[in-house]
Amino acid sequence: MSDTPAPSGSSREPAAPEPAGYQPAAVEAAARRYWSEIGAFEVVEDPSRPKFYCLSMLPYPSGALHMGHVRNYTIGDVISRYQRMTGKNVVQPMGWDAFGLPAENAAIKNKTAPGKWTRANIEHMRVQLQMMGYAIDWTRELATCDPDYYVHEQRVFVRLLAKGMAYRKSSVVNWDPVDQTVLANEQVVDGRGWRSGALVEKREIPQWFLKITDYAQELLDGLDALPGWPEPVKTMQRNWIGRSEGLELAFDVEGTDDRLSVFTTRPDTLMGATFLSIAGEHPLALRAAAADPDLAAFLADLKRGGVSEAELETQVKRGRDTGLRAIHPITGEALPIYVASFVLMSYGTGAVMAVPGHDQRDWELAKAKDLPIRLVIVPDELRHAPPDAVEKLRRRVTEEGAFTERGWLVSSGQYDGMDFQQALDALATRFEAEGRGARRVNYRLRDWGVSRQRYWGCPIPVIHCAACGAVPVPEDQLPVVLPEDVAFLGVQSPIKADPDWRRTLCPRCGGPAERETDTFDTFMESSWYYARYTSPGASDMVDARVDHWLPVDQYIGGIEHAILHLLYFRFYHKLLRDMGVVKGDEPATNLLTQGMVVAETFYREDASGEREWINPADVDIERDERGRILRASARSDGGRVSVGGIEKMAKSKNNGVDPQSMVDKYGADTVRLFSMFAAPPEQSLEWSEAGVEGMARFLRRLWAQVERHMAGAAAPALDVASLTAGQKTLRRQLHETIQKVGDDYGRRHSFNTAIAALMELLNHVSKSDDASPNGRALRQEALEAIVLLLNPITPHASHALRQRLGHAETLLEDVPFPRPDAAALERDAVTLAVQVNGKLRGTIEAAVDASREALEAMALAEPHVAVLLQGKTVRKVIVVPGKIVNIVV
RNA sequence: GCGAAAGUGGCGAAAUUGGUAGACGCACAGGCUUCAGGUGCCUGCGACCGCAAGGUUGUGGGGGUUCGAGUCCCCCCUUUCGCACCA
Repeated sequence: MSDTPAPSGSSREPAAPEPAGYQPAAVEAAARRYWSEIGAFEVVEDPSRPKFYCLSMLPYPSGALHMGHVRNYTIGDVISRYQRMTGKNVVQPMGWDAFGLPAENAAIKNKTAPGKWTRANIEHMRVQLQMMGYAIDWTRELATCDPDYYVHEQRVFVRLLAKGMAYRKSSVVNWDPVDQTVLANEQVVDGRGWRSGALVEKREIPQWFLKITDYAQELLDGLDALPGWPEPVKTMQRNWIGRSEGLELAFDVEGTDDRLSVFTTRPDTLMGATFLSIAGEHPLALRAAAADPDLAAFLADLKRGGVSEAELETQVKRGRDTGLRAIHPITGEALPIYVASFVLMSYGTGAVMAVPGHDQRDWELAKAKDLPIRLVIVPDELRHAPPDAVEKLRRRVTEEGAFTERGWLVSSGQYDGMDFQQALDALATRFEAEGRGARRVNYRLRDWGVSRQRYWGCPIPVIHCAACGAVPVPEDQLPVVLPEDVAFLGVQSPIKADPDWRRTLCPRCGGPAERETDTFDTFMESSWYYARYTSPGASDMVDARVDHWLPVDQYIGGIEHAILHLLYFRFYHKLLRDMGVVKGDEPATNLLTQGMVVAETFYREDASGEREWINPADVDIERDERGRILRASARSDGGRVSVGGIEKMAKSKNNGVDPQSMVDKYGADTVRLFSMFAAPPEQSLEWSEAGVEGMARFLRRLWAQVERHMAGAAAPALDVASLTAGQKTLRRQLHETIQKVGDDYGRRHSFNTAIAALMELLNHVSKSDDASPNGRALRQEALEAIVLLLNPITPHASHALRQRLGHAETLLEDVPFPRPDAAALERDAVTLAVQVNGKLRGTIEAAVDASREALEAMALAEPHVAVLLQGKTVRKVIVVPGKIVNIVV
């Protein structure tokens, strides 16, 4: 700073430096300073008020806030501030989902330790969240990479081990033979390791699992008790859990004492079974392969190939006869047992009865292997049809493909003529009596594999001892702390490379032992953070405060978490409930899934056809008089660019817009306002800087209205009794808006229409130029209401404008949300539409209490209507009071 | 293939219970203010016909229910998302 005095007589010294209009930077800094000084959003339990727990999914600290975060946390903030204005004790916490692979990638690239990188990102992103003005209780902040946090996760895990809810088994992973490491699915590109380029192999290694399948039925049933969750999310979870009912049935294997169990959802097709298919990993297949080198080669071949679903999809159905024969439990026929590529060991029993006539996969294998195809089910219309009609279907089933619908049994001996249910009941009863089978429910949901062969995660608290096996780390020795001061030499996990960290003593026998070097799936940390937020500083996972705050009243996050996170979140809550940690069956009563943030893409192609993507911020667009795009050009050199279509904001298309730059340019309130206005929360939101400017314009106009109003004579108290008709109308519009905005915030979560209603109201207010005492009083009432109604969305501007309207500085969240005045909502006249034969022909003004007869007479007398009715006979008149009169001629 | 959601002006969208389609905003056009404008204000803006008044038509396509359909029912098309050999 310089000591030099300012030159005298400088024009930089205006007499009264009244700031010109709306200055978002200053307004926002002042509001945030005030909130921070009074600790506005720090909350404690308060039994005298209803609580409201508003939770947004915690961010991964990737480095900088992106528009998806802004949208998510603005929705949460709007709901939080609105609920607090209605008198609730609102908690809105925030934390960091801090473990994960990107930190390892960054560590390799930048040669920094993942912990250091992550913590630096958190510092930066916290400042950015604060810049957005979110009403967060920062005293509850947590980072999942802190030992203070994950110690509780380790403690829960060893208790789950003791309860048998966690167990270890071998499971297939992607193995990179060059980097000597396990790869996540997304690190496998076209069957090759993303860094090494080596062909990825399937490899079985022992891993830890949580028994989520024990809760499959409860997780399914619980969805019905969640009316506040979006239907699409519940449908996806139902499909994921994938409950199916059927019959488990054992076939005798010829010449042995073995039995081969299959699961089927179509026991009605049993008489059409012509062979059996088993998975390549099935014990029977392995045993048969021991004596059959060709079969062994086939099994080895099946094992090869990617784990990815996309690869499985395109695979042809392959099979190979094991030489074994199974005895059909009803006909006694000997059926060949095949190993089939499409049978999954992990579902059902790993074996199926093959009914080529009524299952497309079985049909394809039967065709390839020339196995018999039998028709045993016919549709309704063929139930009593003559034989030649059935013959047609039989030919179709033989030549073209399976008939997979349910129907009526034929060629099934004593079961002929039964429908699906009758056949199921008859067969189930029979096989239950014979001890050969039983009704069975299967789920496609698998147990949750929680092991990751990565460094940057929560260490799995287990010690491997040559004598005692896998031994849980005793609770008093927790946490097992992940060393953070590590160097990343290659891809391999530093704790796997470090013999000193691994080396320890067995807690059971005291002998030399090694620590587990796998870490938990990061979904583990995000499955219980909502509970920890309620009890900051608790020495256990939670304390008594948890019962005050749970369940979460409103959860907000991306639809991409519809299945995995939200299912684990519900599962973990049930685990914690059964351990006595939390109460209630579900963690969150209401869920809002917000849509993506998308933007236009622009590109240029070079000679080789390579696309250079240009950020929308660097493109100028010319339009014709209809508003259609004529040409787009790069601002840097004026060169023409192509429009590439609207895509999710992403680095690869260079169409991301940095929230920081938008806040710097327009202020946080404008950015918040645009992200709430441009689309309903569940839909995708198209970023448009022109749209952002429109929002800035609205805030400037509101500011200008308040300034103009306050520059005039002081507003007296409103004298309701002496309002003119025009004033009554404006006041009614005001109170209708109050009613609508409250409903839009609280019930509908329809923030875009709330803003539209406020804009409309401001348009009405600015058009009225009423300087009478009641006119000024009404404008004061309206402007005060607009400022409060807008507060959840634009809290900084509202904070400043409230003071400009003559109030002392205060926390607006503690000012009650405006309520509509019932008297102001009353109308004495309404406009009704008049239709002739359903077509709008005119409108009439009528008293609210006008009789049907009076309305009918007025409608018939309406000039346009009267002209149209000349020479016609009125057949019927429908009168809907307050809405419409329809004249039928 | 299976499941779900959606399709409305040049664009983002609104229409909450079957009752005046297109609120609100963007873009565009015309005008005013300004030394100037990436400012502010006013006006217009679904399409077609018309100077206008007004008329006709219009919510992906086809059918239906109804006095009345963007909304309900049936068939079809398109898009997005999720799952994808689950017996």
